[in-house]
Amino acid sequence: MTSPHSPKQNHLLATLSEEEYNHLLPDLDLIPMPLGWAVYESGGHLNYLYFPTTSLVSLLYVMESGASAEIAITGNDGLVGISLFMGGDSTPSRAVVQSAGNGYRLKASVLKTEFALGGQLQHLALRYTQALITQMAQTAVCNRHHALEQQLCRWLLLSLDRLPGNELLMTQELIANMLGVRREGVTEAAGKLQADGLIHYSRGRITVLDRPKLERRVCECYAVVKKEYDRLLPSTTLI
Amino acid sequence: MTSPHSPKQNHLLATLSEEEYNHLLPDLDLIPMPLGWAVYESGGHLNYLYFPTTSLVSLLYVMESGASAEIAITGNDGLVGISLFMGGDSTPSRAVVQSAGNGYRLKASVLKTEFALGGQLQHLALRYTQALITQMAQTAVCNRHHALEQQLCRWLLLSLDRLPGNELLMTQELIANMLGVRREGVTEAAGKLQADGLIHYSRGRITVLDRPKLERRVCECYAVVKKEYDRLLPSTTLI
DNA sequence: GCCGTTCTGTGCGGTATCACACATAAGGCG
DNA sequence: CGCCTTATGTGTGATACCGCACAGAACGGC
Repeated sequence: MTSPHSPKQNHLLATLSEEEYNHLLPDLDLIPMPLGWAVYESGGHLNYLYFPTTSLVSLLYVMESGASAEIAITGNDGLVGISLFMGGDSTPSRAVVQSAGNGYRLKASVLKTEFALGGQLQHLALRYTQALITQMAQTAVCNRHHALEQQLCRWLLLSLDRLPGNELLMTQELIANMLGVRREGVTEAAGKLQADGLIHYSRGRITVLDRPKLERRVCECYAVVKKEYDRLLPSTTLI
Repeated sequence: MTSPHSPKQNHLLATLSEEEYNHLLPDLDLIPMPLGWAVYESGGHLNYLYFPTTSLVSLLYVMESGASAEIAITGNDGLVGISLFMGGDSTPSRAVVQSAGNGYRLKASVLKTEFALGGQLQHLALRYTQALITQMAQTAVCNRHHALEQQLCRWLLLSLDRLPGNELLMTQELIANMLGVRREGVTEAAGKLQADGLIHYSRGRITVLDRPKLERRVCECYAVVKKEYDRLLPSTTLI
């Protein structure tokens, strides 16, 4: 069976009333979002707002030294390109597809007129942005205070929540880039999790075997973020 | 000479057109913002939006362990209480006055009607929020990759930019809480900066003696944030 | 089935920061 | 002035993570 594509695979779009949804529908274009694609670059101009459905997009900052760190992650729970409606049109960060899949895009001009009307789309976009802010804040806190292993757990759970299934296609090298740590550190932490039967991984494929255990091992940051997403975007219940 | 209080000491308010400013003026109440006052608590409901003029407000998150970390800082450049117009009405973080002074407050109900009109206030509030997001993102990155001394420089500059004068009333203990590090670490880093003649401090009073040198010693994060504030809020030129 | 590439495992010395324990110093106030 | 509180300075050992170097293992194409 082939899964039929629908904008409603994106929870934000699925939350719109039928009326607003149908109004937007003609302007939503299905697009593939391939691994590694930079949805936008630091300081770059955006022409579209993106609604991921089966893909995962990381917001990250790349330093002068080349080191990087993830600021937040988005999938079927949200949208990519908040600067379009926040008014800046660009940001110092990059957005990169971390897990290939699909999404829908909306022309910036359409979005802007729609947003200015002050309807549900505006309302949802702003609430989503607040949830995103919480994620970023918690990332800052987590970077400061928590051990690598806990951060890895948080990252796994946040990513999994935004994808169908319980599997992630991601090398430890890539995860290290996201967390802003050494690859060896991820190897060690992931090794422990695997030894304890929480996950299984092999050459870029990570499977979560025991999610409850993972949730007991993660730091408080995950729950704070999850709770805030649930509160702000109620029907955006993650998969 | 006594400095006359005016809402225009807040750069956001000063950027409004005379028309919108005068429209808002009757609803702006001058209030003192004493040191340590929690403008809002984690999860707490907000009744007012605050525009600091001579005070400094930290957005911070306090962990279960009691450890804390600053997420962002606001002063005469912005406003406190974005969740009011973002739609969430509360956030998991706290906002605490770090440097006593004054500010103006606006009733939540007034703000909400004003915001819904889609005028300059909405426009400015959203652009400010985007700048704030940049600050939070950069805090996350800085926490991950930069040494304590550089973070201290960043913190000093960001704070100073949001206050009149070149002096900060702040103990090393408090700074440590903000940065989420030990007090001893701050003592050591600040000691070096003082030995090199960049700053002078004594019992909770820090004076910046050589700002150019400080700017050469800070990590890139400061410039990224400053540039983004200048870009998004042009006439909000900091003191 | 072989071989190159990619991914993961491991060991080593270095360093920043940690937690804890005190020592010193600088005001505030009687 | 003398005393108490608060702020800052310093030392010691522990630890988490770093950078680097290289070994082993799994897959993919020929």
